[in-house]
Amino acid sequence: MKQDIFQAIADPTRRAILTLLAIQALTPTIMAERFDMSRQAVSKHIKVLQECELIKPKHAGREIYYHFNPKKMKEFDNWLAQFRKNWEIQFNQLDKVLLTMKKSRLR
Amino acid sequence: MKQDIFQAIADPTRRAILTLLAIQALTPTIMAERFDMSRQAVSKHIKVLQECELIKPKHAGREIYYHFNPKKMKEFDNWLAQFRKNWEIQFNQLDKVLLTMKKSRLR
DNA sequence: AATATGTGCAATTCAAAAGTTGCATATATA
DNA sequence: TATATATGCAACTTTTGAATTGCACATATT
Repeated sequence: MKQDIFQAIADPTRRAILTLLAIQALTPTIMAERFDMSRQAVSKHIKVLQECELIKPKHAGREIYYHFNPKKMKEFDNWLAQFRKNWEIQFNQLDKVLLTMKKSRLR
Repeated sequence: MKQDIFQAIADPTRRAILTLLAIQALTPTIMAERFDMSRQAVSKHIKVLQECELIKPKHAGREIYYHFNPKKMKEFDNWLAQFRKNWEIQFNQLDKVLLTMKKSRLR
């Protein structure tokens, strides 16, 4: 069962993990300590994140450092693009309003 | 129970609804026809989307047209910003590679 | 070689969310 | 006024996901 990036991000703990890993790669045990959470619980979240390739493992002896994968997160950005025009229209209309206000001040 | 925007977007049906509504406002009944899904199921998705303010209702007689709310979707874009530097770093490195290739062509 | 540490996997329990059915309410239309 | 249409709400069932517990395996350390 291949995981979905949208569902992976839906969980607050997984979002926190991503935020951490975007700064530096960490092992499951260290993550568990940071979140005051059982290692196994974290491990399951890691599995979900790894299945949709938002993070990647890098073995170092008996430890496994998980790295954030920006490439995959960019897919999200691409999905969001379809809505970007919607809020840009809104802001353009705001620009018009501001412009009108400015003109009336100058008058 | 206030709904979370991340969880709202996790469901594929709700994402499809958002895509539709970003183009034009629709009533629940019309949406249900489009998705070949029970009206009540769609209605529940609408409730979730409305609770986190991703869509807004506009009454017209006995019908209710739901509109997409770009302002709320932009919150997503803001969250994504923390990761943007990660993939930009990656692309900058790509730029370096391209620049090196270009130079070697010129040589 | 014996023990400790880091990790993943499987089974189970518990909670939340998706979907269905039935009903209530409001607004049209005949 | 009687009927049809559009919608929301509540109860219930089924599915899905989060967390815990116990175990197995690999790599260190003594």
